[in-house]
Order: sequence, then structure tokens, then C-alpha cells
Amino acid sequence: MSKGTFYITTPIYYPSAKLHIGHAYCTVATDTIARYKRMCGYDVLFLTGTDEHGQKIEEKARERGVTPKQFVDEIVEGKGGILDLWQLMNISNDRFIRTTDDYHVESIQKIFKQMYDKGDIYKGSYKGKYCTPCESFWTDSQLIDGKCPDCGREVHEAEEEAYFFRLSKYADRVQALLETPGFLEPASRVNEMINNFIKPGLEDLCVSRTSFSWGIPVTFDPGHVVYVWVDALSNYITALGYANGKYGDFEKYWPCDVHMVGKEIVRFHSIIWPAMLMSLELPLPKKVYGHGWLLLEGGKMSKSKGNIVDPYLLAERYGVDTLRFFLMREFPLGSDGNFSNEALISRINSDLANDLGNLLSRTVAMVIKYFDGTLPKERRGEPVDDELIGMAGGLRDVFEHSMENFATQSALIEVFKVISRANKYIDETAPWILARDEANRARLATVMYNLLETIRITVTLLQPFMPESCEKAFEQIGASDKDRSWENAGTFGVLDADVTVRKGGTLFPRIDMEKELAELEKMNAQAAIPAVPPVTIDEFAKVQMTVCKVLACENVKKSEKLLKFTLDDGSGIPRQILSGIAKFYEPEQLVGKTVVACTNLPPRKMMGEESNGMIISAEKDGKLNLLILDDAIPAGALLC
RNA sequence: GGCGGCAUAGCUCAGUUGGCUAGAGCAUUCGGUUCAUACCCGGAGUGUCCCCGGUUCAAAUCCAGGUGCCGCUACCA
Repeated sequence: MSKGTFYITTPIYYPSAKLHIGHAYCTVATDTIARYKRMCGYDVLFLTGTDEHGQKIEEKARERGVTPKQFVDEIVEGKGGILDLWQLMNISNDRFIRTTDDYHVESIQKIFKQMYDKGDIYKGSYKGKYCTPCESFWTDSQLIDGKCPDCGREVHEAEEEAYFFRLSKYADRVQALLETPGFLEPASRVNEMINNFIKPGLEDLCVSRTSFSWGIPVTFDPGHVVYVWVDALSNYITALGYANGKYGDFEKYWPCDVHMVGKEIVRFHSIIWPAMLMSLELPLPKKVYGHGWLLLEGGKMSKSKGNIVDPYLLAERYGVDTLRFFLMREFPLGSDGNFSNEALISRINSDLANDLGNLLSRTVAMVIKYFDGTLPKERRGEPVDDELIGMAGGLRDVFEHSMENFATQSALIEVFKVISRANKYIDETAPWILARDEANRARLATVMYNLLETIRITVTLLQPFMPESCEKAFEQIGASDKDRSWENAGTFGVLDADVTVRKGGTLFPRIDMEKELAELEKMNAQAAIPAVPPVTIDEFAKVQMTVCKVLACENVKKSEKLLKFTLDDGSGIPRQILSGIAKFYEPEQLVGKTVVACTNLPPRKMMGEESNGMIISAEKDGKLNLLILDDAIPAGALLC
């Protein structure tokens, strides 16, 4: 019965903050493909999870005053956390891996050792300048006057021990893999990888750290923790039980059929991960698919821009299925897409409410009105039926072709072509006129049956996208189990001839565009107010803000962003500060202005110039405005 | 500065290996219909396919150059 196995994964997400619609997009796409494959008869394993180690989480936890594990537990398992989000989005993952899970830790330690024993991981060193009090390594370019950029103290030549993976050893094999058709998709990424990373020469990869401790310890060298690559990427095999006793189906599901990843991590999955597998002498994944990003007004979504779209809010307001549908219908998976509330509502209204929802509603209403809900068995076909029957009957094959190429957008377009054709068919056959004459009873029943069949087929194919809504639609058209299968989606005429429909609720309510946009605007504005951790008055008082007069200002050579200021800070000694506002000001217009600068920051070198402080600007929507003060304030005045 | 991506209707975008009289949806507008969620059906449009060269019988598509946006990165303390 089963067509074989199908193993599909999402990236494991980094739980340093709540997830946004971009993460939901990737996971919904993977879920849709997983559901599609299951429907087709594959034995699917769908894996997602979280990548929980690393310095950033260690720091965030410290800021919060909790342990790293407590910190990630809250984000992963807490209320409104990642598990909650996937439940809300109706994600059908079979497993959820956390890199802090015991079995994963056990596997990683073995994998690391295995690669070490083979000679593919070797102990080397990072050469650099070390600041003992700060416990930090710096490269020469980071140093300021040869001193630590953080504390200004002396640094000394030092080597930090680190383990390296011989990535270079596998460069040729990786290139051959990248050039294998179908391995990396969309294919446009292949050249990007080869030109950017393979051709310049692959460098060996640092795979351990001693500078933080929130990670998996290297068993044979306790000061080291395993750095992200080996830890995170290996999740795809540890979750199957590789080198651990938790699961036992590595043999069954590996190699992976497809790793769904965002375009920003294509490199790790198409170069580093295969090289690791080569080292472990394991089969390579069949495909890495790099999807695009959801953009907001053309820009990237980011916390600092405050333009995060909250999937919770949208799913709760409009329904999970509608949101899932929108994400899969609006954007081609391989390229970036522009997210907007307007596009969302417009798509819901036109496709789901007007076309599909209304088709279902009017069809069921007519069957009830003309036949009390149960079709008589008599039939009378006419040539006008042929086109609809042909399209609906042939839809599954067209759909399958798109889905096999991960083209969810075009798969859905094909489905909705048939839905539109059915609406047109109602116009052509005008059932309300047929109903006036009892002699047309068989003809009318045929028209109704053809409509129900068309709905059955389209709804069957829509199941991976909108599981719950399809269930409800099936109930309304009186579909039994056999009517919902992939096999029967390829055949027209499967519903029982005397099928009985049931009136149900409105499947996809229309949304009042203007009202909703105003409402969303309001809610986003409220949500955008960032939760800034409070500072104490003592902390605040540490910052020294000095009023300065601009003595001179010029562009920094070869820099797009930096302006070099020479300031009178009242001390009598000119102070030089660099500021990244060149895009917004001409240097000459600033000479003579009165500004305010933070003057007790440690010096820092940029583009070969030293900066002694920070001139205060205000930022909104990426635009910077310098704080220019009343010229009556003297240089050297302190803000208090 | 380096690397990469993109540029097609008012808007969002399709246009696989050159064969297009350049399309779809939304929005606009005119007409039809009443089974239905004020929905559905039909008609009407609008384009220097960013610019300039080249290859070709044939270029939105391929090549060279230019312009404009965007992403990553070196530098926005």
C-alpha cells in the first residue's frame, strides 16, 4: 500500500525570541508538503524543532536572571511559545527535537568523537589578541590603538584552542553534489554557492568554542563545547536515532528526501552538512530546498524595525486555514514575497469567500431547495457538461505535477481555475430555470451532481493546505471516506448517485476590508510598543552626555555611511567621533551646529579612523535625524 | 568597496529550453443573472516587457555596457 518513505524537515529554530510569520511560513510550507505526501500514500516522517545552545541564549538568560535551560523552556514550551504556535497552525510534525534533549546530546558527543577519531576534526588554534579581563579574542582589525576595544586595556598575543573540521578535504565532492541536478533548488542557488564559497576555497571550520559554556561538552576535552554546526545540523539524524537509543528508524528514513530551509541558511545545508555526512560516511540528503523570505513593504522583517507580523494574531482573527492558504497561494516558494494585510484580506475574500465558499454554499442550497437535500438517481447529461468534467477529472494530475516541484502557488492556481469553471457552469446551466419544470428533474440532478463532484475533487486536493475547512466542506456535500481519497481525486463520478447534502455554517466569511485594515493598524501599533527592560537610575547616571559644537565635518574615505566629526567638547582638546549618518546629511551643513554626544564610551576604530564616543541621533523607519540643540547651550555642558 | 538578486498593466506577479498578436488575478468600468456569503457570469480597456548596443529569420527571454532598487558583508560606538 505504502509508496515508500518520505522524510522532510524544517530548520530547527533558534529560540532567542518569539517566532514571527516568516518562521510560520517555512513551517506551513513543510507541513503542506508533508500532508500532501501522506495523502499520496507515503510513509512520511516530518521533523521540526529548536536549536537551543549558544552564546546569545546564554547572554539573554543572564540578562533575565534565569538559567539558559529555563530561558529556552519558556520560549519553546511556555504559553504562546513555539509548541503552542505549531499547534495553533495545525502543524502535523511527527517529531519535535530540542538540541538540549538528552538523546541528542549523547549523539552529538559520539558524532564529534567519531569525526575526531577519523582525523576530520583536529585541534588547532585561533591566533589573535586576547584580553584577559574580558576573556575575549580580537582580531588585529578590531583593536583600537592595539588595545582591547571593550575595556581599553592591554591585550596580548594568544592562541585559543579550538577544534576544526576539515571542510576543505571535501570541497570537490561537495561541488559535484551541488552540481547534481535536483539537489539544491531553486537551481539559481547552485551558482551562488559555487561562486561564493567553493571557488574561493573552502576553509576549515571552527567547530568548538571555549568562550562560552552553554553547549554540548566535548567529551575528551572538557573546556570545549561543540559549536553550532555539528550540534544543530546533526539534528536531522539524531532525531532518527543515529548514535542514540531514543529512536530506531534511522535506517528506515535516512537519507532525507528534502530539507526545507530559508535562503539565508542554504550554505550550511548544501555545503557544511553534506561534508559532515561525508565524514561520517553516511548517505547524503536528496534535496535541499531554499525558500524565499516574506518581506514587509519591501524590507526584511526584523525586531529592530518593529515590523514583525504576529502569526498568532492573524490566525486567531481570520482562521488558521485561511492564513495557511494565503501563505501558500500568494507567494512562489522559491522567491521573496511581499506580505501585506491588504493582500491577505483580498486573497481571502476573492478566492475563499467569493469563489470556493460561495460555490459550496450555493450548490448545497440548491440541492436542498430543489431536492430536499438528496439527489434522485436519474441523470441526463449534455455537451455543456463536458468541459467541466474534463477539467475536474484531470485536475489531480496537473496538481500533482506542481506539488512535486514544491510549486504550491501554481498547484492552487490550478485548483481555483476549476472552481471558477464550476461557477461559470452554474451560469451556463441556470439551474433555477431548470427547476421551474418537473420534466427537467434528471437534468437538474445531473447539474447538481457535477457541481458536487467538482467540489469533492477540489476539496480533496486542498486538504494539505486547509485540513479543517476541507473536513467541514466534505460534511456539507455528504462525502464519505472513499470520496476523500487521493486515488479518487483522479476520477470524476465517485460520490454516490443519491448523495445527501447537509447545510453547514459559512465556511469562509467575507471580511470588510476597510474596517479590518483600520483594526489591524490599531493592533499593530499597540503591539509595536517594545518591552524595554528598565534601567536603574545608577545605570543611567553612568552615561555621560556632553554638549558639543561641530568644528569640522567630512566624509570618511571609501565609506558610504560614516561622517567624521571634529568636536569642541568644552575640554579644549578636539574630540573626533564617527557617525553613520552620511546618507542623511551633507557634512558642510553640520559645521557650527550644537549637538550632544555620549563621551564616556570606550574608543573604537572604524574604517581606519578612531571614534571617541557617539553623537546622538534619533531613528524612525530607518531614517536618522541628528539631535541638533539650541546654539545658546555652551560646549561642555552635561546633560542631567 | 566586494559578492549576489531583481526590474513586465494602476497593484501583485506568470511568462521552463529564444516562436507573443506579451498574459493572469486584484482594482477600474459597462452589461447580464438571482441559486448563493452584496456573490456569480460576460465584455472593455490601458504596457517604449528599465535604457543602449549586439547575436539571430525571430529577443520580455541570450550576450556586453549603463541606470535604478534590494539583500549579505566590510563601518552606522
